[in-house]
Amino acid sequence: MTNSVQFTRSIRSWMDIFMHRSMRGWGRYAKSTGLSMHQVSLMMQLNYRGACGMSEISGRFDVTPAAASQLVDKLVQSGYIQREEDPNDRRAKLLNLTDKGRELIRQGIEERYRWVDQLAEKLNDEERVQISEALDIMRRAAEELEAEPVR
Amino acid sequence: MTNSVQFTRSIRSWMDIFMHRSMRGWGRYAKSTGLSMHQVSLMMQLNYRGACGMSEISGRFDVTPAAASQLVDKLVQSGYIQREEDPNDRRAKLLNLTDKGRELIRQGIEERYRWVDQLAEKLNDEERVQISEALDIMRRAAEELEAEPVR
DNA sequence: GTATAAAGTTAAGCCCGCTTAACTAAAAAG
DNA sequence: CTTTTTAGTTAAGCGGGCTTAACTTTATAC
Repeated sequence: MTNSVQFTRSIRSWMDIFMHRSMRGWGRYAKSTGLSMHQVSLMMQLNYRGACGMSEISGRFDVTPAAASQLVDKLVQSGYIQREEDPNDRRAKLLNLTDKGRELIRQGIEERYRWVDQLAEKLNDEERVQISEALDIMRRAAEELEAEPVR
Repeated sequence: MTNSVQFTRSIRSWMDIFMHRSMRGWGRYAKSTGLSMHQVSLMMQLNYRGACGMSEISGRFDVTPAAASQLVDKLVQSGYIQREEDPNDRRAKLLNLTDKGRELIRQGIEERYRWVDQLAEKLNDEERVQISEALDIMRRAAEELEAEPVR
């Protein structure tokens, strides 16, 4: 199982570097927006997963409905998201990014991508192909894992 | 430059998955310790970079010296780090992890590694070798990048 | 050797995010 | 059709993290 050990070592060490780098970038970005962690996260989630309701929010962030309501309020007042009535259930609300919100998130994502683009410049064609293939394999494995029951 | 496009797509998509997963894990861990983000970060940094002084802290986290002092205080009182006098400059302090602190961080790191270990189980030997090589290339590139002047 | 700068600490006060509690409105249950 | 449950909001209050301001102690400048 030597290659298994080698694999573990490689991925862990990559992970350390990547995490460190990402966290730094993320922190800076969140700070630059003037929004809280939760607020940025919420918008990211709206961007990736699409619209959702209030109860969804308080569930995901593990806060009370009241807290969720206030969290959303600020984002609405700042014009980043909008809160509409759910046509299927008039008690419920549907949260969506506004254009302004989408733009803010887009910038955040760009920021995150910049680093890997710089990384790409350091590689030759052959290396890119190799890495690209490797990452696709990992992505598939990750998706399988995600689909499985929690453990 | 088709393979460049392909590379970009692969790495970005991997990044999205990885980030999402890591942030979730990190958040849960930080919460489970009952410590603030900064407190956990500080300990992580002490673990990876070794001892440092107070001014270093307020610089890295971009907070006032007063805030840094209070931040450290709580960790000292909880027994996670210790604050000693710097022998070279008796005004300055040197912060270090205690055994208890080191253990806490070790657990956090383990936690983070668990996911990739599960990922490894999903792969066959050939894939592991391929990925391992690819990651090593990326790691080298990342280290080069880190060494360069900020831009 | 005095004056100034630097490293940290302490205390008081502010702001912000969270919670609980009380509420409204709509849907589901009976 | 009444009762109960569900989705969300509003208001009041608490606690934590941060800041400013004043202070002590040690090092550096001249």
